[in-house]
Amino acid sequence: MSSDHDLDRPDIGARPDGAAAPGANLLALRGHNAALLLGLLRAAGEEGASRLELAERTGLTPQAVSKITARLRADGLVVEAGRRASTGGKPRTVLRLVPGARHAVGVHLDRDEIVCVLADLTGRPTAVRRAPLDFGAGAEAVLATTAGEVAALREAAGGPPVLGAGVACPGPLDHATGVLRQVTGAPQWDGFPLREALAARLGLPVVVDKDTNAAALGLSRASEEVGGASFAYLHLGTGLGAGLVLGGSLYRGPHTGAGEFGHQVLQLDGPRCDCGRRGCVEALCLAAVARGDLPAAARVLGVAAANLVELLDIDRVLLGGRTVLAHPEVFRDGVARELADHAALRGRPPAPGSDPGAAPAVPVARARGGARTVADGAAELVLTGLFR
Amino acid sequence: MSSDHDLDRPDIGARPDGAAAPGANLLALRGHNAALLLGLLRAAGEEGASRLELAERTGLTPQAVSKITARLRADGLVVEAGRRASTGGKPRTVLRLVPGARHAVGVHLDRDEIVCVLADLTGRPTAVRRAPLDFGAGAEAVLATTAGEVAALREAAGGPPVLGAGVACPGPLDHATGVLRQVTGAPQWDGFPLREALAARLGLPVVVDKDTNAAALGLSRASEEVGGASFAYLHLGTGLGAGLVLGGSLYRGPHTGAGEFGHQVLQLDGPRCDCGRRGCVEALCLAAVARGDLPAAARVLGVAAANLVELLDIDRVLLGGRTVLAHPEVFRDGVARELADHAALRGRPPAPGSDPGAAPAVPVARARGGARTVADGAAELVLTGLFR
DNA sequence: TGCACTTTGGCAACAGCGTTGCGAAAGTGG
DNA sequence: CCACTTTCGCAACGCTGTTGCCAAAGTGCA
Repeated sequence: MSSDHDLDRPDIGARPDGAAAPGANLLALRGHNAALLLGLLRAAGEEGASRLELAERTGLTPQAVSKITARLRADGLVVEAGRRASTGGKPRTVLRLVPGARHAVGVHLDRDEIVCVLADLTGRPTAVRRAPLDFGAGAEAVLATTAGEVAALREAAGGPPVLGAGVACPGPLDHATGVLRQVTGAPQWDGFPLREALAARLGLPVVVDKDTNAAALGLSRASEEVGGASFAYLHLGTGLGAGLVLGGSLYRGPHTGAGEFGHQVLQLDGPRCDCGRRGCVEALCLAAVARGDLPAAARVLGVAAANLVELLDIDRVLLGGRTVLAHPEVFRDGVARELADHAALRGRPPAPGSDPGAAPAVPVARARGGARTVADGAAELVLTGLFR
Repeated sequence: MSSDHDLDRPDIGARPDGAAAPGANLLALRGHNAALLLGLLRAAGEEGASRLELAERTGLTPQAVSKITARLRADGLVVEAGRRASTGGKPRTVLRLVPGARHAVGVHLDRDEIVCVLADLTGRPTAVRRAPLDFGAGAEAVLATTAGEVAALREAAGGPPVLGAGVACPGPLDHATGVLRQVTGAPQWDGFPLREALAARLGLPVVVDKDTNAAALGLSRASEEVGGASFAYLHLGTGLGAGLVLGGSLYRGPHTGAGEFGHQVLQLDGPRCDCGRRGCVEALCLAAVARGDLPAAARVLGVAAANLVELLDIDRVLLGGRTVLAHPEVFRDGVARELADHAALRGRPPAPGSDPGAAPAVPVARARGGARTVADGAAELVLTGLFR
């Protein structure tokens, strides 16, 4: 029933040797096109898409789409679901993704809690577990808890096929190798090969990433309209961080260091920050929060967000984190005001005939999903490998 | 002598319809692998690379490499050049890129001057022409001058095969469509389809980009060591701009707006900038230059550069532009100092056993190449399409 | 000098990709 | 009921990288 291709073992995680081996053979070609069609079908959602629509949007011939979707149907990932209205000939058959055909585990390792989700192919969680966790208690305890939670989650869901596990943690780490670095307040994790250790423990492929990155990826997916857009998620909790989705995929930088947003200097010779520098956004923002001046905090965040938008041509901003979610409107409105001012100045006289993409202000909203945002995004780290 | 594939007509420039059609067929596969091998051979330079080395680095089988390089040799792009020392068996045959097999035109349309280069496949210019130009004089005059200069350049070089022309201009534009937007001080260019117009005039495929982007791409290539690195070029002349090369390729953002570096706010409620905001780097930096305080200007630039490095995990920074080149050491040292401070604070105690990639300061240097930097980079806009 | 061994790299057959040509299936409209 | 349109699968095909095999071209020891 299941044909022989490798959809059940997607190429999760970057190569540890660092050196890319991007030579493409026929298998890679097949995988690429299959992922492409799956991506379009996922974006099409309930409505589905016909073979000819897929052919137009990919540039593949209709016959190629037929062959590829036949394989996907044989694997149970896609089904025929109804037909469109006829336009004078045979009506188009609608193809739809089967959300439950595969699942991915998402794990959020927070400092005091572990959240695990089992997400279907659309990214929607079908099962959730939460448990207290002492991230500082050391590797063995955390690994054991994680393995137990994931096993319980899979069992409770009836043991559906699982592609892999995405794991999001705080602090710096190397995504390519899955090795943690100097985690603030938990020095014993420094240099720990979390990816390998968890992969062995869970018996699943594992991807590791920063919590803000996972959140950004998940939120980018959830509010997606057009592919290839650029998007920023700003997280203001006990600290300030960001996740960047550029050109449709997470931008991590060569050492998984991208997105360090909190220590952008926004005020030369400003107040000293814990990091040693002066005038960091995080320091300014949290100081304003501490003295109860939320509008000021929102304004500071807004100016920093406008810098980001200006520098990276960002299309959409989402805000999250405990501090923001405690007063979501204040922050949303404050940031929106700064972005509107920025857009007004940037677009000078909004040229009438020209591309209107540059003139309007970049939209801001609070992140939906609440406490599960990071875990959902962690699952998305795995699912991303299946789609394109 | 020339086989039938499309190396002479690479897919230059993005699709105008915006929607990607990324379906891959066998032709795309062939092109990908050929570009990959050409890229490795270009990086190998004079030393060349053997078939087996190429196979190891791409993940392709040796036989596939043999077939692909045979096609490249038939096209004259690659030659056999000597052999390596034997290691107990038949010695490896060395393959080398033939720099002069194809050329690319690079055009820098500046406000008062046009610079044209003819670059070989390594990016090295083999011919240069410069002429005065009034960019504000309108499209027809500029097109005529450009066409004349390019024709003269090609003729003077003996009419070698030319892949296309890269054109770099000031001001905002849309790379995907090749349409200019509101150019400061030259409103008549707004909405002008420069790419189409020039392509028709020159009879060549044309790519259009911002001058800072072209410069960044060219400089990134010239000082390249490892692929996939991230790199920033900061240009301080009459204004302040940047070009970003992320993951080995130019990052333009969805609307070719990325790299707007000058109006990053660096001082909340600072002095007013021409753009309407307060405390922009450009305003701060140029004010310091105007009052003769170059170290202060360099420091401001350095803080902004550190922000960039922090946010995007940048590996290397190059400085250019008239103001910088007038006092290169002052700016280099000032920026280097800020980046060193930043690295010292970021890397906290540089962990002994861990990846040393995070600890050392990001290197800064002045851009080499002088007045030809942008034109060289413009040629690279075309060449990039051939390599991977 | 001869011969065994190692290593490179081409020839030929092959599996599998998307493409092309064509016809069956399944509608609309007069 | 029939002509027409449109969708979509079957079969043959060209071309990709892969595999099996062997010739070429060295080294190193007898």
